[in-house]
Amino acid sequence: MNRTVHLLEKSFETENKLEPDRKTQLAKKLGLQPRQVAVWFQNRRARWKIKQLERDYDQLKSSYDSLLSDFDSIRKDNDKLKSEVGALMEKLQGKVVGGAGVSEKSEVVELDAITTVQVKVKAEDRLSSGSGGSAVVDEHSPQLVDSGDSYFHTVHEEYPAPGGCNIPPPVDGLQSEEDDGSDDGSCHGYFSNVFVAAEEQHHEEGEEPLGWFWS
DNA sequence: TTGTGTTTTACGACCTC
DNA sequence: GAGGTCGTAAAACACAA
Repeated sequence: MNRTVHLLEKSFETENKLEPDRKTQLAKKLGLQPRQVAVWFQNRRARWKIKQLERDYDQLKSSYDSLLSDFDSIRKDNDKLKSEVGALMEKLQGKVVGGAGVSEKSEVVELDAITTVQVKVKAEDRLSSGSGGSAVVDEHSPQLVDSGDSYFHTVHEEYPAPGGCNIPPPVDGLQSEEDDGSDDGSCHGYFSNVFVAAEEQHHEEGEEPLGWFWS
C-alpha cells in the first residue's frame, strides 16, 4: 500500500465522512486535488458498505441455519409425542370401552378432550422453554437495537420465519425486491431476535462489534 | 503474450438536509 | 446549494492459459 492510500485509509478509519477542512488538509498533505480526496472517500464508503452487506448476509445465514436445525428437532419431537399420544389414546379407549358402563361414550369424548388439551399444553411448554438457546421463542431476548452499522434492519423485520410458518424461506440470497415480505403476520420480529442473539454471541466472544471493521 | 476478471478512479444523475 | 448515494465507464492491475 503506498503512502497516499495508507494516509487516506487512516483518515477514513477515524471518520468516514469528510468535512471540508479535513478534505483541504488531506489534499494539501498528499498533493492531490480536494475533489480527488472527496471521490476517494465516496468510493471507499461504497466499498465498505458492500463488505458490510456481505458480513451481514453471512451472519444472517448462519443464524438461519442454526434456527432451522432447532426447528427440525422440535418438529421431530412433536411428531414423536403425537404418535405416543395416539398409542396411549388407543390403549385408554380400549380400557374405557372394555369396562364400560352406561355413559361409556361420553367418557370417551371427555378423555379425548382432556388429552388433547394436555398435549397442546405440553407442546407449548416445550416451545416456550426453548431448545438449545434458540432465539425463536425466547421472550427474554433483548430487542434489536439498530446501531446503524448493519443493513439488516430493512430485511430481518420482514423475513418470514420457519417456526409458525409451514415453509421455511430460502437463504440463497438476500430478500429480493419483488418479495414485499407480506405474510399472515404470525412470523414478524423473527429475525430481529435472531440477529440480536447472534450479535450478543459476537460480543461475548470478544470480537469486534458489527459496525466498523477493518480488514 | 493475451484474454479475462477484479479493483480503483472519476463522473453524472438524483436525493436529502 | 453542498454533500451524500448509486450506477457506470474507463483505466489499471492480477493472473491463468
